[in-house]
Amino acid sequence: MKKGDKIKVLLIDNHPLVLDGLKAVLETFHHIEVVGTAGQAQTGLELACQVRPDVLLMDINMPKLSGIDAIELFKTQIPETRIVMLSMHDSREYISSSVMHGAAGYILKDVSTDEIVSAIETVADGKTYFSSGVFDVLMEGQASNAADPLTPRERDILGLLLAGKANKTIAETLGISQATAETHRKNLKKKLKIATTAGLIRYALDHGISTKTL
Amino acid sequence: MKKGDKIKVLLIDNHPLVLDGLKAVLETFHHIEVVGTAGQAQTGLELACQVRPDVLLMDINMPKLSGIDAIELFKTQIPETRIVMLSMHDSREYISSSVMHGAAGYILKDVSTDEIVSAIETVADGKTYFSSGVFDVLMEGQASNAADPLTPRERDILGLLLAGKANKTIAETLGISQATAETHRKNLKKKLKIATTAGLIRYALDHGISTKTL
DNA sequence: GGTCTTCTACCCACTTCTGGGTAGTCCCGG
DNA sequence: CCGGGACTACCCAGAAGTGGGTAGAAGACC
Repeated sequence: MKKGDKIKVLLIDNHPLVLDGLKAVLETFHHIEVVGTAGQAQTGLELACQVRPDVLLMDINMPKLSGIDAIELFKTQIPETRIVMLSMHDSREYISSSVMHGAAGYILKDVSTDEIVSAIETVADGKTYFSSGVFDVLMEGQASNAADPLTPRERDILGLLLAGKANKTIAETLGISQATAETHRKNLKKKLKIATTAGLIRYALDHGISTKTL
Repeated sequence: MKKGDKIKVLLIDNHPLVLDGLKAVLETFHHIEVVGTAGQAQTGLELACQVRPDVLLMDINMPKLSGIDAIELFKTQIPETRIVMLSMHDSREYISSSVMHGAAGYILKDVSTDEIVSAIETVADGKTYFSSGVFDVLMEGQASNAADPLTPRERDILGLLLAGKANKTIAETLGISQATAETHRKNLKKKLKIATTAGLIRYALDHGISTKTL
């Protein structure tokens, strides 16, 4: 982007409240222009293809298409747009996935609006921006990062676990042996360094694993 | 309040983003005046005592003093102020507690800003306002409400369960026998009609049971 | 071709949970 | 004073989960 131009920002958040609020706030800054808002990733993507924003501010928790999955779509469709994720959570998983998927920034929703503006300016300038707490999380994750992304199968197991299924039922559902289901569960615990089932449930809920019904 | 006067609104939310956004949006309506904002219930209360707002818009999820507990404080200090709770959750528990504590309205954060304005107008007029989904929840709760309130002890157990404790550990922590802990857990399941531990965890998370550390 | 990961599956001993009871004490409200 | 809820505690047999292994097949990567 040329210096002196307004920074074109696109907002995506499923809370109209946040969307309108953010828009209203950002519009008080004359070097920032909100070129569009969307309530979900899908419509946001279409909009983005038309308006080609400099910066995309996107909520990480969205129903249909999660923010994290959406990052990839945006990166392929409009690679020049810098993506900043907005989140309520400072969870490792979210943060590192976002970064790994190519987000240029990650800010928590409890930061001040000034900080959001800084974030927008910073990423528009080609740099990356992470709110204070986030950076720490990234650093600590550096050490043991290879340990936690789950395999698809493990996600299946976690989804069923979340639904309250026992190993036996999980095995039946997935058409595998009970022993295998147990193995997967063991691996999950080892991998995530979570000792208890309760912990796994919380992990699943925190990390957007969806309840498997099948 | 006299007709023709602006509706004085006080906002309390621990997310500066929501706070600023809401303020910016509400200020575009000339019959509404945001007389103050606060990031937590405590400071909000002090502020409210000074400015005597007509309507208080308060987030239900706040760290120190939860929004629900705060309702009572506000009701005693400034009974004339109408309270509208803002929440991300449509959980029965939250909604019914809010209403029982004396909230005049309950709106979900995923509603449009227009609806928020309607809510403010409605409660300022002495009526109550509940966003669509909320009313249903209240009604359904009417039928089977006696079935689920937990006893304090059961909440303790649930909190520890949430922390991933086994019956044995729970028993030690609470200074009771393991058998008793098991009995409580059984009663919880029976009472809530939840068969699995995973289900209990989700229930606990949904209903604001906090993780016991002790 | 060798290495690595993923998914599968099994062994074993041990612990924990489950679901069905019963039952005593305490305290509150009618 | 009696009923009922809350909290406590125990019995039991069977089901489920834990934690430690090992290991083969398939596919990906170099």
